[in-house]
Amino acid sequence: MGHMAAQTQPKQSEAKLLVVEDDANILELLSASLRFAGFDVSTATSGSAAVSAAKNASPDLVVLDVMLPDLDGFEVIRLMREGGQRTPVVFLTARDGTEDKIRGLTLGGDDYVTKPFSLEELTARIRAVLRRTSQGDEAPSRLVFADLELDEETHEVYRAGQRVQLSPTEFKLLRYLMLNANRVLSKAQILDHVWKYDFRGDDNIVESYISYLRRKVDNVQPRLIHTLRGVGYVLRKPAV
Amino acid sequence: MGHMAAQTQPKQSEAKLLVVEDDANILELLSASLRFAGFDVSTATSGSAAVSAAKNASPDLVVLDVMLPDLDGFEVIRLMREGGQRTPVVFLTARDGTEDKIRGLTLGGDDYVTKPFSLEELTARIRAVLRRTSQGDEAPSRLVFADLELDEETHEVYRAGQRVQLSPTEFKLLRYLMLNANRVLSKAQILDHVWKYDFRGDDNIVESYISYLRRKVDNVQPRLIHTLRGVGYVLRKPAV
DNA sequence: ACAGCGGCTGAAAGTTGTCTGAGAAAGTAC
DNA sequence: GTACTTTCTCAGACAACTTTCAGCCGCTGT
Repeated sequence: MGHMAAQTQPKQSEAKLLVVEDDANILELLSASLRFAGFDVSTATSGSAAVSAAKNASPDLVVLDVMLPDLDGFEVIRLMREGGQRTPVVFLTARDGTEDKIRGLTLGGDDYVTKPFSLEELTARIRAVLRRTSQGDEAPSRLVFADLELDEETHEVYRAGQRVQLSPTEFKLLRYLMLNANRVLSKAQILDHVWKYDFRGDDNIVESYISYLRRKVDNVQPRLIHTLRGVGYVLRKPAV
Repeated sequence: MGHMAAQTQPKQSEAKLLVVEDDANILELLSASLRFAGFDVSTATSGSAAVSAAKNASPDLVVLDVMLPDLDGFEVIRLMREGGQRTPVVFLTARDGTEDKIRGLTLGGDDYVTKPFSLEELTARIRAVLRRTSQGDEAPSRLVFADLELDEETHEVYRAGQRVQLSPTEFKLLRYLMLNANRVLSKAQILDHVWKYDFRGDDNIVESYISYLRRKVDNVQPRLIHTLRGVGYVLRKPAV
């Protein structure tokens, strides 16, 4: 069957996101990468702008920094929902003292991630919330590639039917590889997506984790994780 | 092997609720989480609005704050019942003198919770009242998972046939775990649902109570309460 | 063939998350 | 009031996980 290499973009779901964040750097990071991930992204940099943007664009989900210059995140949500909108939310919160005092973020099917976060973490949450709230139909929480299975909800991983235990970073890396199966990923790219955006270490950590993953989930034939020397890594079935 | 993961939402009963509460934050808290719990929720923020909303929407149950800007809860109920409606009520009340006045009113199958309450507490009451009043097609008051049994009415808990004594919080936590069996619950999520909404402490209390529960109900094989490091807890049968 | 680069991996150090015992604080019963 | 239960906090121990480092191996190009 040689090659087919459906060179598709990750193509989430074409879901419409509204990203609300006052820090220009983070906003840029988010909107660029969420767009690349296949979302239809609009943005706002203040609470009041967010409320009206939500009215006009009626997004499927809002990514919302809780700390905003004018209104805080809770007010924004309250105003949005007073207008009859039932949009689910993924909150962004800082890990400072205020973090403990923030409660009620997981209600109504919403979720939150603390800064600094990794892009994989955020997109995983977004997808999970969309999955939960897009009522009724599909629930594809299980990624499958060859005889590798990864359940995003229960965090279970199987290789050739065998249950495998992964650490959090191993899990995130494997999910990233599976979401991008058949696509070559450079170490820099992996670092940017799987590690938190403030990580200042060396590429070598990716090599280390690839090594851990190989030992745990790629210790049987056929090998699925391949190194392209000087280029990166790719998850694919060996050529026949 | 692999999967079973009954991917159901908590899906209460599609019952129609009318929530009456003047505090915008609490109203948002209630409507978001009750909706997500599967109820069909409408809201009102004053006594007079409540009376007409009850006429129009004819809900199966009313969640009613006793302290309202115009009419108080008692008046609301009186007017509703003058109109011939015999809708059951769960009152929300502050822990003050009115608590006693409520007691007299709850003889007729109604119930009340005192502020601040936990969402588990409230939904448990709602479900209990609905169970009692929708006679005929009885809803089961007994939760069962593996050899764990929990009776919501008598508050009895059995593990492997053995009776186990739990404190109120232990009971609520276990019920929450059982209602969400096979679903991974973060500590934040547990805190948001099982603890009162004004709790300002830290996550560690969840760890403590998980520890208590394990000692009391998970001290035999197979272990059912599992830790997912960095993610949360899950009630499930061990991997096959 | 050899030098040099890139990648692999074992080991060790550093960090973080979870569990649990002890006890203070708050609540309840008698 | 006292005795008892329950809730909540704290800190130490421990285990799991992350990150770094250094040496080795093998590929690649000349």
